[in-house]
Amino acid sequence: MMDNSFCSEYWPQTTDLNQDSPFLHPQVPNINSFQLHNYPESFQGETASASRSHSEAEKRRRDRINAQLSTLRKLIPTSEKMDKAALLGSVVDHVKDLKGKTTEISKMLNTPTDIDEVTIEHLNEEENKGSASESKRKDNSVILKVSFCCDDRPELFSELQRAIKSLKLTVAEADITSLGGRIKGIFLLCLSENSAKDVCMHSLKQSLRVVLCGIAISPSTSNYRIKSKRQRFFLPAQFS
Amino acid sequence: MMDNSFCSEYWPQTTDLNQDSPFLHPQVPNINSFQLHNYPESFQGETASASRSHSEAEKRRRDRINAQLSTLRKLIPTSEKMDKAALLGSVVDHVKDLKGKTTEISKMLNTPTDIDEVTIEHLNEEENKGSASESKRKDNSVILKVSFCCDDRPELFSELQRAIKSLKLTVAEADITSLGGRIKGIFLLCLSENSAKDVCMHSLKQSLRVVLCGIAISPSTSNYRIKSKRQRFFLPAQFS
DNA sequence: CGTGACACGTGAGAC
DNA sequence: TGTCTCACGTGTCAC
Repeated sequence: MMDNSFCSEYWPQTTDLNQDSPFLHPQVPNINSFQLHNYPESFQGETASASRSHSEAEKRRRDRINAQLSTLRKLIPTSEKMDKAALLGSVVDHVKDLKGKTTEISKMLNTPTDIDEVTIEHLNEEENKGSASESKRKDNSVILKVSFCCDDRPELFSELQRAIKSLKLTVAEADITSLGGRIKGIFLLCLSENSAKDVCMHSLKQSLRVVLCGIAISPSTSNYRIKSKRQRFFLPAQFS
Repeated sequence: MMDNSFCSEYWPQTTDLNQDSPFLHPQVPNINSFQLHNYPESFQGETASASRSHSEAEKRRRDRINAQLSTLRKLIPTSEKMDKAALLGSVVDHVKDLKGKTTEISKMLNTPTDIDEVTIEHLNEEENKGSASESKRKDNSVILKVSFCCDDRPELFSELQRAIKSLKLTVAEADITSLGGRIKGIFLLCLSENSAKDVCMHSLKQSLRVVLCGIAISPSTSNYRIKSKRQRFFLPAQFS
């Protein structure tokens, strides 16, 4: 019997090792080499024990690598009976393939990226040119185009709604796409004419940015992203 | 100097080996071990040469694997300074991640799959129920919903157009999505009332199926798919 | 016979 | 110090 119980003893194991039949691959000896290897009885000093622990550690290392290779082999179709190098070759192909597909899709769709961001744009700003004071506008209609990208989470929508409401803005249009635990949204926000009269445009945008960044930008982004590698996927929400 | 000139001598190399600095990884010895290893002059028989060629072959094998690992390392962000096992772990994560994203997208979009297929559906068929003979219809309007999925290629559209025209059908609506060298199309095809009078519905569908399968279903699918792994990506066409 | 693929134990360098 | 990783050469099985 193959003894690989020490395989995942301390290592940050990202993949599930199935305990039964760890490597479904040709030429895997089904004997424990440590029992097979006869160390001479006359040479049982600390050198021998060091050598033994060394070879055991090395076996653990090999097992870790091979375990990943075997999970990789399960992910790649028709990779059974493949060479190690050939397997890795098809993995390279698949990664490139999938990367190409996802970036291609990202171009045609409003797809979330890996970078948190919040942008705010004043759509009808050109009507204010020539006006010295920003708070005195010729036109009362205010439309803000807001786009954000961040990790998805259940409370996100209610937080956004509360934030938008608190600034007396209303959602004219929204396009939200969620993908792989990330979410990207583009909102068209309107300020009612009544409210628009009393508001300084600059501070409104500032406030909106602050509150949106508080919602969207994850604290210590890099750490969070590393921890939340494995996330669920779900279908995109689309509402108006 | 590292001598790995024999690295890609015959092997089906799917990834580009950059000749300079083949492995940007710690602990790569920069000496040629075959020159270092001194075989005893008194023992230059065929056993020695066999052993030598064996170890050289083994080195070639290791180099192939390591070359793939290094290309893999380039594909995975922040995988520099990673363990071999850790690198493979991230590769597993990335593959799962990308797979999840693409299947998720496939669900929300009319995205091509890896399986060639042609389906033909008679949209207003229910109006013919109760009619004994299929060639005598109460209604002259004929709408066929056709969907196909196959490898993309430049001549595909002209071939489709010619096929559709030859059956006196016209395109009422078309939704075509191309992704990763594969293409999926959904057509609504109309038969003009004049022509509809003279045509047997059954044989029309049969003919359409035959001609579409001739266009869409690749000959010896599996071989073709394996050969055309690396394909270009381009944005989807959408016309009506 | 050789050739290829794999697991193994070992020496060496890094921390 | 020990512990981890890597490249290496070897034994071995399969074709």
